[in-house]
Amino acid sequence: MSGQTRTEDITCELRDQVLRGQYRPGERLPSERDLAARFHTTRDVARIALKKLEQLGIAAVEPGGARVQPVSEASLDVIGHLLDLESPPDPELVDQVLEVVGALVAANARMSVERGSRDDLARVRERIERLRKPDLDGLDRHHLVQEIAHAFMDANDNVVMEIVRRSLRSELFGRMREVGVELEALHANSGFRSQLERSFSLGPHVEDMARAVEQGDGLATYEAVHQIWNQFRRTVREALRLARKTRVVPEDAP
Amino acid sequence: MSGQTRTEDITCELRDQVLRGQYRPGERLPSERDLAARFHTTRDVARIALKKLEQLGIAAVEPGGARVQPVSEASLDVIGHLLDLESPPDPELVDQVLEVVGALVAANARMSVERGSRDDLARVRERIERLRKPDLDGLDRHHLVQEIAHAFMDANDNVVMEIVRRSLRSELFGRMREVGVELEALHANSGFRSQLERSFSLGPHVEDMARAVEQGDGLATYEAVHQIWNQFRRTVREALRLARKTRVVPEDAP
DNA sequence: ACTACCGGATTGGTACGACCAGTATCCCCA
DNA sequence: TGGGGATACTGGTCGTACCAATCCGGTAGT
Repeated sequence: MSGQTRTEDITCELRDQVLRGQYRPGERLPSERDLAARFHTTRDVARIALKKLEQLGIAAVEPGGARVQPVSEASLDVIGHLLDLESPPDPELVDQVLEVVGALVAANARMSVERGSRDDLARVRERIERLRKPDLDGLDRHHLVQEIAHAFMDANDNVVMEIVRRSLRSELFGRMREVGVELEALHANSGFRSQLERSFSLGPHVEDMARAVEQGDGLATYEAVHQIWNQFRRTVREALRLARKTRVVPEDAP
Repeated sequence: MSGQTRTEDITCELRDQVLRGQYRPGERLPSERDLAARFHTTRDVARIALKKLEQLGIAAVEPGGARVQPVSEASLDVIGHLLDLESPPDPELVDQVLEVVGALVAANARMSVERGSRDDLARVRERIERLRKPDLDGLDRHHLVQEIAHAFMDANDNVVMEIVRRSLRSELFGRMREVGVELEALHANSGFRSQLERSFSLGPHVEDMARAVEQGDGLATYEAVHQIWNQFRRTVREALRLARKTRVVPEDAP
């Protein structure tokens, strides 16, 4: 089978069906007995699977039947699975994730500058220095921006921030790396690289950020990070759109 | 029993035990058979309960035994339960939640001003006007600040933002309302009100925010919201600390 | 024709018992 | 003392059965 256990098989199948919108909110999911029969297994397995959907916040299971819930009720964990539904992932969804992450990164950047330890700031500075070098192409800058974001967020020991970040990062940035690979493969034999480089020019923002960090100016740091991250977002969005267009060949709904 | 189902009983008990730190990360949880025996039920029930802990990210269950995971691996949903462990909730944890929410609110405020619709901005303006009135006490201001935060975030249709916000709000702001009630009850017969009012003076930031919104200045709006929210955070933190100190008497399970 | 009610079919929650494939553990042997 | 194997234990799955709550369709009353 696909997963490790039968439970995971049913869970994945049902989850993806729901996330693909094959069930309307409020619509009833198959009963435990139905699922057990359909997957040639027992109620226990189907039961656990439904419970998992319930925990993901995409189904409400109660006597009388399990019903799918609107996406707004979902748990943060579904984002990763939503991203996994398509490859490359949905540019709009990635953009939304990046908007949230950007807000957190910018806030953490400000906090680091205003109240961070010397060690953390030193690490940030080191990466900023690398980003200032002129002989970087678009992909290098992308990776460095992500590294700086990590450094900023590492400087904060906010448990909640940690959890939100991990929930989004583990899923998104994992896939971003894939996307990066895809993009590299793409631009290897096309005019893509030049486009990426052209669009991802950070302009004066890197210098602004370096200066702001040195001066301990929280607001200016925020603004520089905000601008850089927005540029990053725009580039990623455009790259994903382009990748999707280029990829007219593959299937869409397996 | 406490919950609706036997499963919930075991889940809650185990979850709280883990969240209270009664198990070290990596330590083994009781086996399904043990739990079944201890709670006078069957393996099925204990099994579902352990599965739930696994989905919450606080336990890893695999052949050989279920083991508790470090808090950093937990799902965002545990935050609510962490807040529920104590009443009033842990000031430090609330502060961390507010830091995250503040980052999102500030980002949404900027986005609303720069790219929001007229309707959304009108709603924000209306609330800002109310906040500008001089005859407000500390609690009124608290509520208005939260309303403005909501209005800003409503102006954004970012699904991810929505989910993060709901995950944190549903748990925290629900409890914040309780806390608000507690605080009201507290300051009713003590010198607390005056303290709250004194500490939660927004100073010129409200005027700054009003002006920035009118002028469509995203950065200035961000800064004003940032300052207001930080003041809000500080006040809540101090209030919770005070409430905790004051509350040496009462019971814990109403 | 419409509404209100009622009963059977269905659903999830729980119970008991059993087997398998891995893991942990410890004891024995080299 | 160190390595290796026997054994108890754990979770994953299977099967069957009963209960209470819910759903749904038909019926009786208006």
